[in-house]
Amino acid sequence: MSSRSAQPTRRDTAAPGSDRPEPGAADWVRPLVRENLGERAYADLRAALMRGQLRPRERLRLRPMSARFGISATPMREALLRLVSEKALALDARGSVIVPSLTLAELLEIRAIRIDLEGRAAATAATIAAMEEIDALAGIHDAISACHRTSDFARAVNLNTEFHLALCRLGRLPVLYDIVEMLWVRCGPILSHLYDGGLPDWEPHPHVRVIEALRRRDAAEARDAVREDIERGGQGLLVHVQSAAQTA
Amino acid sequence: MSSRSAQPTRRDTAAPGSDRPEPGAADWVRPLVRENLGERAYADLRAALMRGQLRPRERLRLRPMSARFGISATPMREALLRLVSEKALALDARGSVIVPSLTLAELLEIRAIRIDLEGRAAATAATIAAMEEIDALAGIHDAISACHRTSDFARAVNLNTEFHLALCRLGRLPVLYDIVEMLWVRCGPILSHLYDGGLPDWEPHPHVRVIEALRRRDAAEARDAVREDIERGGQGLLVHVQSAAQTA
DNA sequence: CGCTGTAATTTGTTATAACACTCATCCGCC
DNA sequence: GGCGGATGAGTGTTATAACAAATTACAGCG
Repeated sequence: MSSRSAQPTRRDTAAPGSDRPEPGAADWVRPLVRENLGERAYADLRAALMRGQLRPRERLRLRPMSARFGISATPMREALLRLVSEKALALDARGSVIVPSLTLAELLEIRAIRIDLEGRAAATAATIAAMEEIDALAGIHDAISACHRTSDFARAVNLNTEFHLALCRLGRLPVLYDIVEMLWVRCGPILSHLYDGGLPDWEPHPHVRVIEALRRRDAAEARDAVREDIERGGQGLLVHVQSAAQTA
Repeated sequence: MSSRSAQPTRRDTAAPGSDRPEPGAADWVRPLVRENLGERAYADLRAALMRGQLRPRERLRLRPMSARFGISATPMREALLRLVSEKALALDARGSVIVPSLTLAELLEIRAIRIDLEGRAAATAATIAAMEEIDALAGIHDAISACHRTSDFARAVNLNTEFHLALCRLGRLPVLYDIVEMLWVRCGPILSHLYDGGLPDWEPHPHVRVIEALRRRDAAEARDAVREDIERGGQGLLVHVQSAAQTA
């Protein structure tokens, strides 16, 4: 036989999951979640995608990738195909996995869907969010403002993503949250161009409008502030995709 | 060597896709889409799920399934994990793939999201749909009515699904459509209980309201008719999930 | 310098075997 | 009869090898 050890050890690890606490169960017992090699590669790649560390049109060949991850082709392929399945990655004509470049139509659609879903999450959050949760959200926006002052735009982009996702989490709508996160992953590769149109100088910043609406428990106002943020804040992405369209 | 032929033949097949026709390209050249074994198993399983042919809590063991499909474990696992990834299937504590049973909270969330997204698709469709497309949609609803008269509820359920998906296609919003389809797949296993609350006797049926709104190009009315259909038409599913909750 | 045909490498795909683990069965023992 | 431990079949997981097709490298020739 030529094969060496096939499987190191099976590791089950605690989930950060927020499922029902089951009255009567000790609160330190968390539901176990299987942490496969494929699962880990998937999570790592997805995070890299969302943080804009992969560039559009970049090619992710199977065996080189599995070598970089130190795993075999089988779980690597599983991770890549999962991301293809949720359209965070794509297949080219040869069947190779590539980082997709958003079309203008797709970006416009994603914006519209985000207005619906993030707006709904914000409205729900306004009715149920605890004050310390709102404070944490405000903390994220303060960090964004600080980045603006120091021109640290790369960090501002990631914090902006985190602001929107944290806001959605406050709505406690897990199905909706997964969809919104999926949309953000798809935008990841072009998110670095968020400030291409220059740094906007609104007064007040829509994020502040959102936070104040949450504090006042004003659902309609929270939803509208999110809409304004998405419509006007995403202008940099729009101009980038439009100019990239003629280049390609 | 113990292995026989590893790969039958690579088959590329024409996609039913509706992508841009590329002015200048002959219309009989369609973009090729790779039809893997895993891809086919994925599509078959997904269709079965959406048509309610798999029951909640049912267990899909890897090797028996691959035997039924006549393929090996690798592409079968790929298909199953893709469905798990989009939460159309789930993993139990052992890592086995099972058909998930929707919680009440999840169902309510899905309804809310569908109101947003299908409502948006209907509103867009009202502005761009061609008359013959609307006629085709009306044809689907006529078939549903016929099923009601003959008490063929199983067929009515599938036609109702097709009505909603066809309506979404009229909006020509591919990103939105994929999300909506994903939500319908998740509801598939309990969809057979759509008429558990009895056959509703609205006058007019919300579907008819949608169709007339499309004909009049009334976007707001189309959206509201979809909302009414989802809110009141899904009552059967709600009572089923609520009663199933105490059983489990 | 450019073109062309062939060999070698590399790609995605699939089947298979080996591993760690779980669970049911069953046999012997008290 | 009831209980505990062996044992076997079956589970998901992973590495590997073999295959077809595509791509690249390169030699030879014009």
